[in-house]
Amino acid sequence: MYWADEIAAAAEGPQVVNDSKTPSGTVHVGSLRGVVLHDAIVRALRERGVETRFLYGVDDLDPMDAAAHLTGDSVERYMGMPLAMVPAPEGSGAASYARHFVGELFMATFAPLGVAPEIYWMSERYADGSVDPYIRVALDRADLVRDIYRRVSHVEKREDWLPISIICEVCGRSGTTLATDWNGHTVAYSCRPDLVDWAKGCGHSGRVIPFKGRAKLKWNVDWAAKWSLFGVTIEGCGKDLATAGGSRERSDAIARDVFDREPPLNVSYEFLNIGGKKMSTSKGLGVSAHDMAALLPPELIRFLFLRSKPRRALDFDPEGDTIPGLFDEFDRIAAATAGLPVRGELPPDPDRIFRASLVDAAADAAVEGARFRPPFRHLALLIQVPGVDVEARLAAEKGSPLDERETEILRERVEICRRWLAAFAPDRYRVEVQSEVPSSVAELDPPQRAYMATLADAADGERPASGDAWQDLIFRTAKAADMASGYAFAAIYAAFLGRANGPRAGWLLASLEHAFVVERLRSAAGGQRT
RNA sequence: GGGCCGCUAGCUCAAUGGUAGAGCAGCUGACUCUUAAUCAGCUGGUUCAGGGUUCGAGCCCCUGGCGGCUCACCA
Repeated sequence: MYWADEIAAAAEGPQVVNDSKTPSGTVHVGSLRGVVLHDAIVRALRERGVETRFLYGVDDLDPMDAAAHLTGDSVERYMGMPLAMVPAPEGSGAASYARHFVGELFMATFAPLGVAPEIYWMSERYADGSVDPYIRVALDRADLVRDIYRRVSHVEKREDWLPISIICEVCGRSGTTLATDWNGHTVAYSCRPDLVDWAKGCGHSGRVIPFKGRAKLKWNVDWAAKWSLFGVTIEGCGKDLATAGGSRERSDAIARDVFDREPPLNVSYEFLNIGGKKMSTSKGLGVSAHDMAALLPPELIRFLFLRSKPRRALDFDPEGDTIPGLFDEFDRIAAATAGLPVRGELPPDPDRIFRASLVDAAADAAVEGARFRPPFRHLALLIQVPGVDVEARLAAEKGSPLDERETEILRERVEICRRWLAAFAPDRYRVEVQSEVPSSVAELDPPQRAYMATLADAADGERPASGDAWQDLIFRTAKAADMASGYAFAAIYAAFLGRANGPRAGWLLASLEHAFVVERLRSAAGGQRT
């Protein structure tokens, strides 16, 4: 059974699926795995008639702890402040740093992917008092929280430590404050210059009532509090959090012991590596989630994540064969879903994977699967030949006009092909007419040379102007010389492209200057031995 | 140092303990019209290594190797 269906089948009663994100800067494609994975679970639940809410939270009251997108003196000014209070980068109209990177850039990828969770912002939940009951419990049971840190992670906290960060009334930082002495009404805190090495507190100390957004629970407690607040029953997380003794285990224990609630079902998922390496912001395009959206159509992004089990590490190498390979595999599974014959063996539940990959959850998978999809590598080649009407040509290959959706798929693929060829494609996918006679011509046989000489003469006489005319001439000349057409084509590719194969030769030659073509054919034939 | 996950064909990945597979790449052949298309076929493996359990192990157990992550701060 498909992994999301297994999860759904085990669920009892109404479900609340939650996922969340700390908005500390540009969001990597890897984070889309969580989004897509949770969506797949939600869809599987709803298909079974299970009443399901899908929530997505932004932890924007967390302190700014990485300076990646801050510059100059704003680093000193904003580090340690809640992300909801840090201004958006210059040029952005967003209300805060968090709203810019997650609210605008990252979440813009959701709708195209067919993902529509209810979105909440923790800064608002804290401010409106929703979290206050949990803050009170956590403070009352601070000793239990300390025990859990000790037992689960072998971390020893100070005797007077409290699982909360006060937002300093003077400087506005929360990452730099140390809270102590909960008396049931207020807590004492001090904002320390040296509490953490990534931000400097102002030195203020005082007492505050830690409610209504004036304080934030520490990460693990905050997570567990959210589960109680929203009644979360299923929430996966990346493997970095899911390790033994790690964050998830601490939060699970806090949920049970402090908030008296069974933690949600965990689905831990692996990372998406780029070119075999961990993702890195310095690598540029294709790494951030919003750039990824320009490099793959939405259903391919879903497919990338949903065809593999969550625990499977994925490798996405935009410079390798990952992209064309994904398209090929997707097309094969689409065809299989439509009941069309496909070559080779299929993965288990191909139609289920295909359905999960569709943007529209309600779409008819058989209808979608039957649509004409141009093979990616073929398309990459076609668009490199000047003067080809790609849409007309593919309609001819399909055998009937493309419908509206098929035209849309085609245009989307053409666009992606262009970007891929421009930035990532391996050289063997690039076709380029050589400005000098390629050296590979030396390996041609005498009959091939003779063929090109004959073809040059014939072309001078007939002056073929169209791809069709050229193609016809190429075949006729080969037949007249009693030469296998493949053999003849190989000579032409060697002479113009310096390789053994290429796009349809007639259209290639028709796109070039007539004089250049004839001259090149004669030069390549020139070394003819007799 | 402890823990978790992974390691299967050149690449990307499948395989309820029951004959190790597919796609792509590669190679061979066909084709007067999709010549990087399509069609037919072929090659390709000590399943990281070594033990063990079993009638039978890619799968279960143990040991080791390699890679990633994590366990201190923070989130």
